Amino acid sequence: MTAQSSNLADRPAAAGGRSTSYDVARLAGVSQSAVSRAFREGGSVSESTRLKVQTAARQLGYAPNNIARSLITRRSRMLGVLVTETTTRNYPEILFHLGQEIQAAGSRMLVFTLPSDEDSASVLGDLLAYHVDGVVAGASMSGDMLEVCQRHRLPVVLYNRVPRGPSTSAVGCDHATGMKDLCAHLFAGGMRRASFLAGPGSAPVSMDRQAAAAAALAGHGLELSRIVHADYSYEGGRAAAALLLAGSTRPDTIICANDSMALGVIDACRYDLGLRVPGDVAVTGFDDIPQAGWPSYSLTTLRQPVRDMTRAAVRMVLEHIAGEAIAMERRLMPAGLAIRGSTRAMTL
Amino acid sequence: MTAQSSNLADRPAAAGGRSTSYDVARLAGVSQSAVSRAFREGGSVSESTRLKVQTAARQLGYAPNNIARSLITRRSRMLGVLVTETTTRNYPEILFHLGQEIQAAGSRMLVFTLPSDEDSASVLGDLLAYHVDGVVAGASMSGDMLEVCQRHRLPVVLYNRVPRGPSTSAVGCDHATGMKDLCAHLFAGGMRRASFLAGPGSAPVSMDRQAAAAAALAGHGLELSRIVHADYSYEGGRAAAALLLAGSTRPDTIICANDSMALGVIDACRYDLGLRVPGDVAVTGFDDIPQAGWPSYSLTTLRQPVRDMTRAAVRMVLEHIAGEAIAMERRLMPAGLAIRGSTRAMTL
DNA sequence: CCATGATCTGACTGCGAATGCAAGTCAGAT
DNA sequence: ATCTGACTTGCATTCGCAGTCAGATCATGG
Repeated sequence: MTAQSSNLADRPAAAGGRSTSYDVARLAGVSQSAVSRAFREGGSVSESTRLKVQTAARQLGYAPNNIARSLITRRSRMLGVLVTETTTRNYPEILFHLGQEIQAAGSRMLVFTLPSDEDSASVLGDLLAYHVDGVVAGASMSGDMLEVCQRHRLPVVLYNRVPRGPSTSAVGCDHATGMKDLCAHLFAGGMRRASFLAGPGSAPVSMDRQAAAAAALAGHGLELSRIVHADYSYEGGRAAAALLLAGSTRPDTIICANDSMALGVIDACRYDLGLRVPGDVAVTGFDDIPQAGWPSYSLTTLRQPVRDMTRAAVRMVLEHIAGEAIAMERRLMPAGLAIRGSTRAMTL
Repeated sequence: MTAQSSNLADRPAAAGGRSTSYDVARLAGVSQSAVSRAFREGGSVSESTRLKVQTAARQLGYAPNNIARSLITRRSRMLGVLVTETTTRNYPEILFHLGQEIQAAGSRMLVFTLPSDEDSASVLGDLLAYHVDGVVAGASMSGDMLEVCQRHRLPVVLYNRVPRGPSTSAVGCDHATGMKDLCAHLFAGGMRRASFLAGPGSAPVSMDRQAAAAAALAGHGLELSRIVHADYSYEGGRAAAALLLAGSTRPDTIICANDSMALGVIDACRYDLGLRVPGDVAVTGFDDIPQAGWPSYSLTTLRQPVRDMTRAAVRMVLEHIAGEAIAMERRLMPAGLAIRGSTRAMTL
């Protein structure tokens, strides 16, 4: 042979405080292969060898280099997670839950943050370059992008997004059914004139919820009397309330695309407009963030099962990676109606 | 030579939708080295070659494999971030901000979530195995762990934690000065008997703030009349209020280790105990979360400059990685006093 | 026309671990 | 004593790219 590269004795001890499998092998008096096998689940090694290797490894502070391992196994044991600023502001716990689930599955979460929902193209290159095993996308991805991922055999699961383009698995929340329940409750409480406070124009989730609300109202012979857009924030909601409640024909109900804005609307009614909630106007949200349950607000809302959704998303990517799931899967989790004090109970 | 491995013509086209620098080289009619150089900043390539390579790369959907690159450059372009459940619940934005900063520096964030603040040892192995270039630790690390990292030349910056053991860089918030300002304000408003609502017993940040409060009070000849522990949450604060306000000698002020608990205390006063805030009892928090500014609460608190702190932390790790900063650096950011309606103004 | 240097280019090797293969070991069966 | 098969072991090679080095190319000045 030409290169004696695999000859144990020739290898210099690794410099810089980082030892390699060769260093361990030399110290343990075995081959590099043995070290590799001792560190892998189900590797073909005798108990005595494994012990020698472990002892030597501990002595050297050796940890297998996941990068080198990834190169040959073609598995980086990393999942990419795409999030936008909006997503994390509204559901700060998502990143944490995803991390937990991914970690429980023996992988790690590599985060790609995006300035806006539409900008995911800017990270496509890195998504591929870092060779993540799969992707949970909390941001919209264009059909082109999804196709590129598919071509590169990179499994993607969309989180709370309607897939565009090729067949892609997705996890979402059943906005339609939830809104139907909510509107039934509102109608029973006397709602006859409802307005909608939407998120930013481009927000897919807000559009889903708006469409669901309109459809649910239609079932009662009503329609949304006014639609105003805000930025999903408390401040945005508080500012938008004046627009929603201006004019002579004030709505009796404001349905908000998320809780943060709904809380802003409630405070605007109380502190800025001198209106009583729910006496003068009923207010509803979506998500069931912790503050919605606080007595100062007591917001009627729809609970989005974030925990279940993140869990399902991670499970689905992992199944795609393992090749167990070839077909795409769409999963809608139910939104539970939480009736509190910001809406009127049934009128007798 | 024995293996003709580097001969371009011999290489089979990469299977599985993932092309390599060899594929690009073949299509562009250049060598693999040329492709490598065309994709690196400052590589020695002519403009014409770079163009040929780029065209071919686009045609094949080629992206350089960061894993292979990392193996040889010994830079993974990933920073590890350690967070605990507590941290992310109290400062959900931290993960996002760290991600932003890391990304702006051309790296990516690999997240390690920990069940508790004390468990960081469980991820030490992976921290080394994944070969992150550096670590921002939002969880406590033992002296042993820090030493291991130091031996492996892995730069660590502690976030809001007092370093234990070897000299390690850290970013924190100046709790002491902030508390001094806060207590001066409280004293001027008539505080004579203050209790402290602490976080979980083990929480380092809570202990810092408690010590700072005690020291600040001592400056006015006062001491903390009672100390109660809760779990940093709104619910915990609400439940703890009864304990804090029980007995005949009720405190006139409750200083809370964070805002969430303070909001819980306020709601407990109003809805459970029938006390007026600040009339019967003043309440203060720490962090200045958005809800603290909402009119329903109007909480006097100390603003923790999360944005500045995360930015500084990332900058410091990067400097250590680049070898610019050899010495350790400790950085305390000032906490700004936000005076609102939950405390009494100066008595004339 | 050649010497000189600057700029490009390709062949080759190595980063660290995983793995196919062949050889070796050993217990039990024949 | 010999054979069989199960289990271990080490060698050599491979993953994809970066960087070294020697050679090629070219413009310029003497």
